[in-house]
Amino acid sequence: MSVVCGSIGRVRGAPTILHLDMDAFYASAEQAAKPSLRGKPVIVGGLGPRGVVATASYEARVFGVHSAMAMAQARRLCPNAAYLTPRFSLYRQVSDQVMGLLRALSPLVEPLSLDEAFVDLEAGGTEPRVAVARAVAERLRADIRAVTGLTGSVGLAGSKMLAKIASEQAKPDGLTVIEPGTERELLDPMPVRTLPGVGPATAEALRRVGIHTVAETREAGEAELVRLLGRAHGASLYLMASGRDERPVVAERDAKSISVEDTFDVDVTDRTRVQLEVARLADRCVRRLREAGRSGRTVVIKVRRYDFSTLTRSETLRGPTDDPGVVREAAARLIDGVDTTAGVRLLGVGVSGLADYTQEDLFAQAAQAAEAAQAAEAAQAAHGAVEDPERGSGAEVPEPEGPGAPEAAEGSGRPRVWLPGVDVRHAEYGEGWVQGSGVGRVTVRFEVPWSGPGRVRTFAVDDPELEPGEPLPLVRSPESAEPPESAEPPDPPEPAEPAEHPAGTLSR
DNA sequence: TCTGGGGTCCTAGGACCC
DNA sequence: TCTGGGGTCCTAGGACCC
Repeated sequence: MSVVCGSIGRVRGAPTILHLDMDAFYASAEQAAKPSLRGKPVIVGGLGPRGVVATASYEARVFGVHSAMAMAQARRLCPNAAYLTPRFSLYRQVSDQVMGLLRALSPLVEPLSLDEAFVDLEAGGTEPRVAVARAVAERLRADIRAVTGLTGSVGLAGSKMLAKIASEQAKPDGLTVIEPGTERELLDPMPVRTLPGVGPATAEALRRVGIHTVAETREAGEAELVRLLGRAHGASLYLMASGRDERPVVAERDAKSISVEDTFDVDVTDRTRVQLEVARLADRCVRRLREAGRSGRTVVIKVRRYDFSTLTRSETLRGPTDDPGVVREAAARLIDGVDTTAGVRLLGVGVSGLADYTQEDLFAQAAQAAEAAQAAEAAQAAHGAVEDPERGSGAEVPEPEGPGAPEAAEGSGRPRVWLPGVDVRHAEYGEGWVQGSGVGRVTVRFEVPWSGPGRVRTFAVDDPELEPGEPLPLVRSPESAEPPESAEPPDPPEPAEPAEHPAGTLSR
């Protein structure tokens, strides 16, 4: 065993890289928030006709439901599950708590998503010994449970790849340690799909030449893998299959692109509608860009056609921008060149080539604006038309009505949309969540994370006493421990079993 | 009722420059 | 006059991950 600890990226003599993966994160958070769903199949994801499963609770997985499955198929497999729309504000809250606990262990924390992260324990001063690392991990798991009410699985190993494989083996609610020196015998018999970066296409390419396991992959040799998979992929796969992964844990990486996209419930064929949607997406994208304090140079549109074939078109500007008008016009030019007559199922707009918003960018923008003004002037001279140089940078494209539109604004006269799973507050009954809605009615279960299973009541969708609510913390903090004037007292006669109509089935 | 939304990284060809 | 190699930027597509 080589012992070159201390220098970044070398093989470690102790399992001090930690990988945390929260168990069925979204579904578990919903079960913690909604007492009546504990112990029951819960499926979180898109509830529309083209939705997919984001997370299925372990109770739902028994029925064969899993992430990325079409929601329609999940409903067939598990018709009695609770189907909920994701509540990212809640998941972000919980995620922040968890990441906070990780950062207390080490400054080197690399989040991979809301529910997953690597931690370099050694960089945080943890003594590089198996017993010490194990104790830190167990303590962490207990803290996560105490602070969030949720469980997470932890892998400890000498590299990122192995730590991740270990946490997968630990699921659910476990801890697995891979001691340095044992990695090869552990990895060799595993299917090659286990290795990071090996998806369906790579696995198929390898299968065609008779490679199925990690050992077979390593025995094929680097040259053969490079021939099969290309330079970078082949070389990295060879290293992984050999148990060598020297990628360091990297804290905070700047985003390289920002994008938004929408899949429509029904394919869009109308050209004007396509253009309108692209303009709306451009606005949404720029809003995100500005919130991040960034600007970008390359505008990308994405079109997924009726047959699922996908294409992108991009245009690189002379300088970075965060001007909605500039992005909107670039996106409009790009969609102009795409034939959409047969129908599109998805449109997207993105910005890459991100820069921090600096003085330089302002100069570039000014230059661009001057150029645009000049062009407008020229056009005016040529056609005698009056072009407003400010056009495009002005007001945002209005949000349309109809499917896909978020909740209607108050007083708009349109019926309010209550998505299954969202928090609500009733003037008389307090806090609860939408269990389902349809034919002008909405069914609400009144319960909070620290109440017992609550009871269900049905209201008209436009009941003025009913309003959207905020997610409550999953664990009552000591200072907020005053009586929850929210939830009704637990209601014994109401059996805590799936509703007559599973949540969501009446919606839409 | 087939197949979300947000990302990252890599490849490959053509343009352009030295 | 012809041939050529390398580097960088841009565009498009694809694999993969959560």
